[in-house]
Amino acid sequence: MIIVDAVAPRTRIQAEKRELILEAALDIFSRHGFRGATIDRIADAAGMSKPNLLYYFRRKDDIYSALMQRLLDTWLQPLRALDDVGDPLTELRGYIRRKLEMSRDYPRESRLFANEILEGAPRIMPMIAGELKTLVDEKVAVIRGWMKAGRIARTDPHHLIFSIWATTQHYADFDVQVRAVLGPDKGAAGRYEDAARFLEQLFIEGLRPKG
Amino acid sequence: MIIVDAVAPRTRIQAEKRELILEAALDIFSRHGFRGATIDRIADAAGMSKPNLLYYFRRKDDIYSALMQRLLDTWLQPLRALDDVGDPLTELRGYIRRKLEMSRDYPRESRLFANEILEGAPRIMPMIAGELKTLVDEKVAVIRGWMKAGRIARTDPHHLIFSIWATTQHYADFDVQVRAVLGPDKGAAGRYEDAARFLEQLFIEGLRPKG
DNA sequence: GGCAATTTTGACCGAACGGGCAAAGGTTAG
DNA sequence: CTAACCTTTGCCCGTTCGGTCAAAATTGCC
Repeated sequence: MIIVDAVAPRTRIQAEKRELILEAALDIFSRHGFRGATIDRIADAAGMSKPNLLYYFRRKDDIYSALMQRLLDTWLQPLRALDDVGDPLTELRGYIRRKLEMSRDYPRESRLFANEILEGAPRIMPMIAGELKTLVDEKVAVIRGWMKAGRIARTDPHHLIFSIWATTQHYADFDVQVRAVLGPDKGAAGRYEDAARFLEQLFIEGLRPKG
Repeated sequence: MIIVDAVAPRTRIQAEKRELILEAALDIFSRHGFRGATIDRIADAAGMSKPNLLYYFRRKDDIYSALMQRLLDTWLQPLRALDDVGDPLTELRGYIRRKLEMSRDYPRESRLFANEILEGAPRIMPMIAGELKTLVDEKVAVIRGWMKAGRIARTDPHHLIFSIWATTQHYADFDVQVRAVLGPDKGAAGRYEDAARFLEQLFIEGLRPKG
């Protein structure tokens, strides 16, 4: 994917302020969705006036798009790192761990992405059906290779990937529910440790080759 | 949970029109979230004028609340049905199947719920921290009992429930992504069959008692 | 058939929102 | 120092949105 800033920053101030705006916008968009977020609130969170913000991003969509482009690249990195040559179970364990760490360290990005998909992915459909599908197909082939070689149990690689996405992102996207159900005793650190242990056991035992 | 219609329907027309509105509102809210949905669009989808709709539900929030109350009860039913006395693996397999069927048959409800949680559950937090937590605690105790008796593998029951929620709801909430990644060849029926097979294998193998 | 209660409509309101604009205020390179 | 450029601001506009209201149309009951 090629990352293109709608307008390349020409000055020091532009680079700084754009960063400030994107940071604030990530906060607001991830909490309220595209329609629920207002330019005023983003400007407020970024500590500037609305016209000033609009000087850096001409339209609300521009902010959102910039955020999406930046998000998508980091979002696919864990899957990209899934390596053909390593030990299958180690590779998959690593993938699960990386995805879970992304949920822990970038929950706003996860929610932003979830929001976009929930609404039907109106703005990132091309990337989903293009780049993402290509990458998944590639990794599905890798996993299928492992299965054919008897190195992991036979199952559906697509759905394996889906369930890794689902279980790991759940801890970012449904965070409030997870916290409420677990009760106030568990801190964030403990939650993620328990989740990592559980998911590792679930997927590794579920995938260990038979016989 | 007690279901209270804000205003009890007094006439045949009220009962019918309220139903019509809720059906339309489910469609719009689940696709655009609370803020993204407008009364005009809901009224339009319900085939009536905005003031007419507002005659049945005085405020936008009232429609949303009515929808939520109705949703929550059906939403918990699959977990309620998880039975202490049955065979553990059969019970869990049944729970997974029921949850997956809910995603298949009630995707709009699933997305509505997901949207609410994503936004921090501002309107249903009491129910999450109350009724839902109580139910989960109860079922966690059941599962823990099975583990102590050596009938399923030892693991974290809370996270087991979370991952069943995550994997099954994924097929409703992230439907467009799933479809795009799988490609156009797979119909909805095939998708859900494959998912059911995969999830059964994953969880059952992952939980089979050792030794 | 007529009257009361219910339902529907059109016209309207204030607030919030996305965005435009020109002028004022800063920065920076020569 | 200053001219050219960049940044910030206040003010404004048209639209959309949630919601009101009174009057018209319809329904249900005796």
